[in-house]
Amino acid sequence: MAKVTLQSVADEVGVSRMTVSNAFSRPDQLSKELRERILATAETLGYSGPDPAARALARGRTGAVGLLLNGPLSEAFEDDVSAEFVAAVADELTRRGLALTVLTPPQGDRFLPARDVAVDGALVYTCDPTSAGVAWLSRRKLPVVAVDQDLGREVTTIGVDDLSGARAGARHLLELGHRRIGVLALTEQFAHDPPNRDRLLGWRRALGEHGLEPVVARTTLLPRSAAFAAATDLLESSDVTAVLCFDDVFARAVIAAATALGRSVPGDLSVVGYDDSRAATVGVPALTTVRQDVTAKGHLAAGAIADLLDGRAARSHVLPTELVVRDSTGPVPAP
Amino acid sequence: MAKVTLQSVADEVGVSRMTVSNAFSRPDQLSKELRERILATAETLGYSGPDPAARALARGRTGAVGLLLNGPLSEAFEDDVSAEFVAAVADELTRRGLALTVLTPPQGDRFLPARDVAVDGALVYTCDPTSAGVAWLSRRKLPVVAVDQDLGREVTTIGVDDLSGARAGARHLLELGHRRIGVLALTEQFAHDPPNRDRLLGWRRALGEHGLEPVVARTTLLPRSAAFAAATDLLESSDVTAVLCFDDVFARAVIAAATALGRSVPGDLSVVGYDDSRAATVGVPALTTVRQDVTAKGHLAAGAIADLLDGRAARSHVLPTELVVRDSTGPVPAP
DNA sequence: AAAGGGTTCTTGACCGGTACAGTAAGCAGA
DNA sequence: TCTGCTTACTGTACCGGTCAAGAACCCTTT
Repeated sequence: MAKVTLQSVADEVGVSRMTVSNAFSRPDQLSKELRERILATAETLGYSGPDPAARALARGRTGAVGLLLNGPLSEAFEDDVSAEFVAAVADELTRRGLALTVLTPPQGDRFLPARDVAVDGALVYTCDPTSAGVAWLSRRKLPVVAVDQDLGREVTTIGVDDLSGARAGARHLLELGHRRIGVLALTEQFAHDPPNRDRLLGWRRALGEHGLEPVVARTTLLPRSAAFAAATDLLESSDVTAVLCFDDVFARAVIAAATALGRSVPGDLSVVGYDDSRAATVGVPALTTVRQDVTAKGHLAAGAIADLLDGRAARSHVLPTELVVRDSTGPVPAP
Repeated sequence: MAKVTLQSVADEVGVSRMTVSNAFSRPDQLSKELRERILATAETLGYSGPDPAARALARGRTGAVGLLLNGPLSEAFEDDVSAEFVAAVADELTRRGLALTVLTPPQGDRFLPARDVAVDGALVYTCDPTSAGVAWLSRRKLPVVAVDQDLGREVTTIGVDDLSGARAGARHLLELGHRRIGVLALTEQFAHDPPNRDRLLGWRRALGEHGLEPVVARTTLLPRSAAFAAATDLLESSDVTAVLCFDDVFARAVIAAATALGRSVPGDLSVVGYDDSRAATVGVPALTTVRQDVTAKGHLAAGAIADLLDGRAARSHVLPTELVVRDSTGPVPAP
């Protein structure tokens, strides 16, 4: 059984190959009846439409956008915030006629996704800007949109105003009277990761305005137990009355650690999360946190790359944040 | 600036195009020195390796595997279990030199991912077997692996022994003396979804062996508040002493509902989850649940589709489950 | 009646590679 | 010296489409 191609359908109907192509891809280029006839013959022949690979080569567009991730995948997918982002991206891309291909960190050196996978452009998400993946994308001269990343001034970037967000969180604590404040951030490895860097900076600046310095603890996203350990350590080795956290999951870890040490939240300790993710509202107490609209971020990123692919200019965006006060923060405890 | 192709590199070095191709794709076909020379020239010319789209057409392999999802993406990505599955799949695929492309439910009818995206095969995951997506894949005659799905006897299937798992959960409750048992399952819409169907069946059978029938409540994954409402309703309208849940998230909802009604878990009510996902261990009390190895499922699924693409036969698998007893179940309360 | 303008379909080139069957040269063995 | 086997490279034919320009036809318009 020979493969069914455009040509075979054309032969069967008795028209040129191009006409069949048009029947599928540009319906306005041929008469209604002929098109119906072609589609019908295609159906009976078992032709399922133009081969995507061939079409990609001919058109110079594959119709797929890559999502470059550098950290371990588990980090990207098992984190609520990232997952929501990915869902939003895939959603908006589909709406624009594009598919999402995951460009994973390579497992060997024979196959490098960022180099070997057919995509028209890419979103650079959880990456070290100096990573090989980013380098390959730029060598391929693919349009790129950076998300929560610094890839240079010329690269369209979708980011969040973490500086202000963090500052708002810190000010909230200051207004409640807290003066000995701890922060739980990511390890030095992420020193240049914009979210981590900016949140830390925002906290520092807000506290600095009052002549204060935070007690800084650092930990990693995985394993999840690491945050609990770091939080316990922070609470035992210092006398902070409040902790600002890199994200809501860390905030939960701090609360768990405090509880384990017999301290109540917000009675003895105030905790501020970040993101306003699921973790912020499912547990008790509900978290005071800094909200960012991750879905909007995903939509914007997908829209930006789609625009670039269509030859339109794509603007960078800095999304706003908003302090959400709930039950994990309260006035500084009496001495 | 003309595009840099294999040919331009070939011209520059003074060899045939084929030789350059071999330098990149089949290093054993040419001498070490010539290869080095070609690679060096390619480097200076800014050639980043064979164009993936062209290669895909010529080879007849795109190097991408589709993941067909039918429900809204948010369901797929914001659920811990699915996210873990996707991560495992992407991971194993990369290891085998394949990329993962998300085949989202279509947003219009001009662009249907299952029909128009270049992939070599697909994993069918959270789908209605009668969906258009599945139909397109089979029309394209693409190799397919079903995960937690029934796509017919000829389709390689990776599944979980939910029948036994559910039964184990139910027996556990029976052994604790419970006789009035409720279950919280997915809505009728998922009547034929294997996990939902088999878990329900497993529970029914185990209870049936004791001449009992469960009180069945049904709800949806999203919005998350739905489960809480359904659980509240179940607890208020019946006098069950234990509830078997479709997953751990539902179990948490049941616990939350019970707590809101002034009933303690496991003192007044026993709750059994399913999956042993993050939700099982992060909250209080830790859940008694039925563990399944989602990562293994992902690895197996990816391995199976990779095998099919390489022309090897791929075996179906039914993964085992294991009852994990923690703190959400206890003896039936005294009347 | 010639010019202009739509449709509708066809022609030929091209997208950027890979497969496979050569060919030429070098060297071993008989 | 001839055969036969490697190794190293080349030539040609695809892979299955799309693009851009052109041809044939019919209908207006002037």
